[in-house]
Amino acid sequence: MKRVRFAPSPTGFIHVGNARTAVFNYLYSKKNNGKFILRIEDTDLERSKKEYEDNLIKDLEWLGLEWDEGPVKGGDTGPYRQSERNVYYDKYKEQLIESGKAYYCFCSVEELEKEKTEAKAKGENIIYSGKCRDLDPEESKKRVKNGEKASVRFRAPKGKTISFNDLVRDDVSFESDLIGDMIIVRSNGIPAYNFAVVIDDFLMKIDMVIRGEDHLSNTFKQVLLFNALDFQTPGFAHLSMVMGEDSTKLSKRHGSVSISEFRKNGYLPEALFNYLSLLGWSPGDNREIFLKKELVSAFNIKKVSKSSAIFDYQKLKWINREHIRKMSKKELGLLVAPFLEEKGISFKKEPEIMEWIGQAAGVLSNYEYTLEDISSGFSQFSTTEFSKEVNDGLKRSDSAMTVLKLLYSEIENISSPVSFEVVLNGLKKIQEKSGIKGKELYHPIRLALTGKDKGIELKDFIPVVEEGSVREIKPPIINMKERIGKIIK
RNA sequence: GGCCCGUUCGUCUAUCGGUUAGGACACAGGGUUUUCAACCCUGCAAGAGGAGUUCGAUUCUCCUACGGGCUGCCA
Repeated sequence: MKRVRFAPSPTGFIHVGNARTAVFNYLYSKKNNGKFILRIEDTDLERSKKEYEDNLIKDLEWLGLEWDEGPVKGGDTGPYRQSERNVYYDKYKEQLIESGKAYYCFCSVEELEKEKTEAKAKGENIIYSGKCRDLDPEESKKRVKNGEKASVRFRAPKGKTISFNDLVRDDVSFESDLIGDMIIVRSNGIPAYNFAVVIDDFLMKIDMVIRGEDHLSNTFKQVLLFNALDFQTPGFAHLSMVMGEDSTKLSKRHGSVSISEFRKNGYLPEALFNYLSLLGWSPGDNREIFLKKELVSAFNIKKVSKSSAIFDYQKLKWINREHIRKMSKKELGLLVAPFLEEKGISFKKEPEIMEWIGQAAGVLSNYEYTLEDISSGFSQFSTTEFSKEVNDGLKRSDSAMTVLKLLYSEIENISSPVSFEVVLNGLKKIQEKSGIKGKELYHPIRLALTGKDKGIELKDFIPVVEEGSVREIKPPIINMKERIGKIIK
């Protein structure tokens, strides 16, 4: 049974790098009929906030990364917040101290800081001096009992080579001498990261740890701890980092990085999921657009790339549009509606109106990549506020005015919605009467209707505006007759 | 500084030691749509450098360079 976990710390909004780790964990677990466990690593009391945890859960749910065990949902190996697991940490801390594998350290933070800067100045390896290493254990225990503050350090073995197999990187090894006696429990009694992780991964029966490459060096320390506690070591897979365009660590200044921002900017969860899965992994064939299900069956962790990947917003946009286009008009209408409301467009959620929104959004998806941009595009259906250049340009051209007047007389007495066929017939007649054809014929019409010389095709624009104008939408959609009428009068 | 990891088109990637090094995004050109976008076609563009192993290296080994990570009583 494969059990994997995603273990974020609630110290900020979840970003795409973390989300990708979650995606890979999810895919691996589903591919292997395993369990995906969510664990909140909130041992940093100062930076952890409930607000971040709530947000994180919301983002994960939005992305479609439902977990089998975790906070809210529960499970057999909980609790799933490290802050609620102190009994376990205490138990194993005692065990390590009793067996002499760990010891109390009375060094102050200031003292250690000084040691460190001195070592740095001398160009030496920065490692704990081992000052409290050989203190008498009984004596130490007494001091702690008397209320003296002490952290607990793990007695790191000397002269050993630590190696483990990594599904992404194959065999990696490290000399234990380079690891100092690490703190496993802080002087405030809260376990340190490396310790808590080992206890939890064991107790939660995690057998595959998939996480970012930034934890690779921690893994050596954790392997030491697994061994000292006689715990079976899980398998490991360390994913490369996600970088920004300038190949430095992806951060705010590269653009949106938090998952909630992508949601607000109109990205589809399935598109983000799809894109994230392709960062550092490929199915081996040339497929790129995947549904979650398809990704699960195609996924193979052995094919995950070792090198870091740059986050490409352009490609994400493209994938997003591909997913938008795969949706039915109905689904699309439902998705775009909240974005329209956000922009002050109001309407009743009746089937007819929702269908119209879906249709219009579908047309706009030829031009735009996100739901947000598509919803912005709706403004052109309810405005005739064109630039002065456009208005004057039309009025100055005799042939343009001729075309528009003729077209107006064709549709004047027809009530909306006027079908595009009617317009086409009208155009034929105009051509016969006036001799104007081709670009001379179409261009003024497109300008009069859309105010732009580039944009939506007439055959798409006219039906949208005609059908929209008979529906209850605020601000109202302006139909063809009104648009042309405004210009010629 | 020390240690660990990495390096194929601008970007994401494919390649079981033998390929004209393939695909996608982006970009450029063309076609189609009486415009633009979409769509279709075409093009542009890569094995960091140097040794070695081999009949033959992008692929295996080593060195160098470059990039990243860690080096916390953060995770």
